[in-house]
Amino acid sequence: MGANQTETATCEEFGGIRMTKQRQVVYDVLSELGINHPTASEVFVSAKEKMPSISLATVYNCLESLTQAGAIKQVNIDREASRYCPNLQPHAHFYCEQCETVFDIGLQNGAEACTGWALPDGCEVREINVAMKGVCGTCPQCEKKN
Amino acid sequence: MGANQTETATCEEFGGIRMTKQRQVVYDVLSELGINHPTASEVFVSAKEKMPSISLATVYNCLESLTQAGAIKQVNIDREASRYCPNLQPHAHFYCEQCETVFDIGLQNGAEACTGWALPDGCEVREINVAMKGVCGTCPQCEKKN
DNA sequence: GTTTAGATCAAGAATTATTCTAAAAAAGGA
DNA sequence: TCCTTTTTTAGAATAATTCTTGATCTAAAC
Repeated sequence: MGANQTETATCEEFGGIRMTKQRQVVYDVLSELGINHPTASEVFVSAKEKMPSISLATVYNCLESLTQAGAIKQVNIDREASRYCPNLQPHAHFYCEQCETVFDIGLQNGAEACTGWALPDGCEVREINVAMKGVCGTCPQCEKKN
Repeated sequence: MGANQTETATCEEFGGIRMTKQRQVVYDVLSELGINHPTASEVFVSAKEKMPSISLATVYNCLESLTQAGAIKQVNIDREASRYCPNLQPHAHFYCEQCETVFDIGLQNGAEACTGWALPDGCEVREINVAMKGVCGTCPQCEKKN
């Protein structure tokens, strides 16, 4: 066995995918950056600090594997670069045009993600993406600018 | 005045932008394609039938002008090519994974687009995009496959 | 411990939707 | 008509992402 690679585990928590060093680093970075909703490039920069040999293509691969495994979520706002977030609860995303931050919006008690929409009969929603844009008015960056 | 260009009008209905031949063609194509939610390339193909000299860049320009003027809406689902739609009512979009069609979902009576979400105080939503994915089960294409 | 088959990684090329650039054409007003 | 601004056009440029290929790693079989 090579000196620079220890065994990895197939992890239940991550949808059964093999948890390689690279995937772990990518996941850790995402968890640490927390609410920042980083893009693949931003994840790459942070991942490179922990593992200088990692490549951008691998970061893309890992983000896709983790997304498919259900361990993280991909966040798309307009056609900007995809962002990623480790929050698995149903939630919407709010992009503040003033501070350029993305943050999570939770559901009200008892509400579902598609509350309010007139879905036709027989229509089965498997995934829903809600992206809002505006000004948050309360985040630190916004307060600075006011 | 050139023989192949008649006067255009600045049209109130289209947010005050100058309604050039090209913009009119693009708008007409979009209205005719109706619920198809075409991409810029698809609009280009249809527009070229009406005006063979139109270029793809112009189609992009026109779609952006019309969007900014509030005459049409840009629809983004994941990071796929943007689609465009002439429906100005608040509505969500449903992408059927079986028939690969995008269609509009209206609001229930009295509901607002952000119904159900716990927006923090002071948060001002200027725009909201709701994209659902799943199987519609009722559209012609879906019935064919079942 | 070795071997083997399949999964993953790395680097760079390729792709694709979109935007940018610069010059020509058109529009509207003087 | 002349002038200024806007729009169009064609093609180059851009940026995020995906693809390709060979190398490396892993897990399981031998």
